Amino acid sequence: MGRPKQFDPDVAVDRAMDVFWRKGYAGTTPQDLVDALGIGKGSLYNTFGSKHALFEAALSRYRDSQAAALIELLGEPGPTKDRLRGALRLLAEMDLADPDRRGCLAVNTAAELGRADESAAQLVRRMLDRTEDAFRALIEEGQRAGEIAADRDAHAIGSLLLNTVVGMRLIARVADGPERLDRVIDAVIDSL
Amino acid sequence: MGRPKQFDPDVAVDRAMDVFWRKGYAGTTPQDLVDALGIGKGSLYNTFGSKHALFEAALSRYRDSQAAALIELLGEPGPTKDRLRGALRLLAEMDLADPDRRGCLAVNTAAELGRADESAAQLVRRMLDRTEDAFRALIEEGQRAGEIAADRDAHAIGSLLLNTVVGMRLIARVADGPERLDRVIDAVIDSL
DNA sequence: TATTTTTTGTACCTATAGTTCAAGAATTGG
DNA sequence: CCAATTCTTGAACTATAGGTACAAAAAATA
Repeated sequence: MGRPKQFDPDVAVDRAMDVFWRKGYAGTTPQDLVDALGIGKGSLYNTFGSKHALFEAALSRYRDSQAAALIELLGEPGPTKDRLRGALRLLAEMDLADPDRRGCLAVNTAAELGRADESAAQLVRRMLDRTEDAFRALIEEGQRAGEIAADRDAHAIGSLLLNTVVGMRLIARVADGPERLDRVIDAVIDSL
Repeated sequence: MGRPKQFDPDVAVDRAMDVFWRKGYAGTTPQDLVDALGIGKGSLYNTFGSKHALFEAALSRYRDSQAAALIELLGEPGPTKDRLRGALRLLAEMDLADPDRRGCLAVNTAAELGRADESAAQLVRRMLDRTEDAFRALIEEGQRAGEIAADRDAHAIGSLLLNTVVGMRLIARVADGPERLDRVIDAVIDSL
């Protein structure tokens, strides 16, 4: 009963995600959100409670969609290293092709808020955990297939790959061209 | 002639650097700066012109001091890999021991402002360039000394090490403990 | 149709951002 | 010691942040 919402909160969160992604948390104003979501301030606060709550929702959404995308990307057929290289390449290309150079929302959030915003930090940590796990699983698969030396520590390599992606997405925020990221990809694949 | 300044602008820039480092650019208010620098608003704007100009000065200062510190750190005596491991360890320890978990100002700035602030992006890029160069020089030294395989691309490894440091300092902003960073260090040294 | 629940837009509010400015204080040159 | 100059303090100013409070209106149920 009662009047139903005139807008789709899921769509609104998606749009909010884009705004936060482009402008950062502190850099996003209520007016920015009102404009981007196409709803009134009343609806905004009535539905989401606060800027911070909306940010958390957007960050959660981001984490889920990105983690799923990465896992899918790594799960494609083919030799392990090729899959890895393909995934890293695609990431770098997408980041550099983005006209706004948004990079990664989780990375940006970690840098902007750090532990000062513990709930955000926790969401970021979870995303890091998932990503690391996905890489580790890939490495273990490669080891079983004999493509990667079995005596190397898959967990450590998973951490290294996560760290590599984080670094690349950060650098993509300011990079002039693809060269440096290409070198990173070459070196990390070469090191396996 | 005229009344001399009652404060040392160099000291003021250092203090401003710390504030921006802790709170980010957008998160720093004029009041924060006035409080931290111990001068009036008038002096602040009279001396530095704007928040943004002061930020640029602080970021430049940071770049110079950090680049020098890293180059010195990598220049210590001993085997190449040991020096590298030592430098990475020290970085990780310092980042995690910092009660504010400030991470790296350049990394944070890249993430927060990206290319939206081109002058800041340029300062960050220069710092990345210098750091990469320092790592490359170290690798080349290691290759000459026969400690690192000569057939590997020193430039690419330099990029990888830069990228590794960037990733680590980002992750240090939100990390729970040292484990993940330790794994990254192990894996990257192991991969040389 | 009456009732109920929720939405929506507008108006409003307090605090602060980021900056400017006026009036006075300290210095040096003449 | 006066003038010129440069600094300092702190009030003042405009715009916006971030959020609340309404009153009107719309949709669902019975």
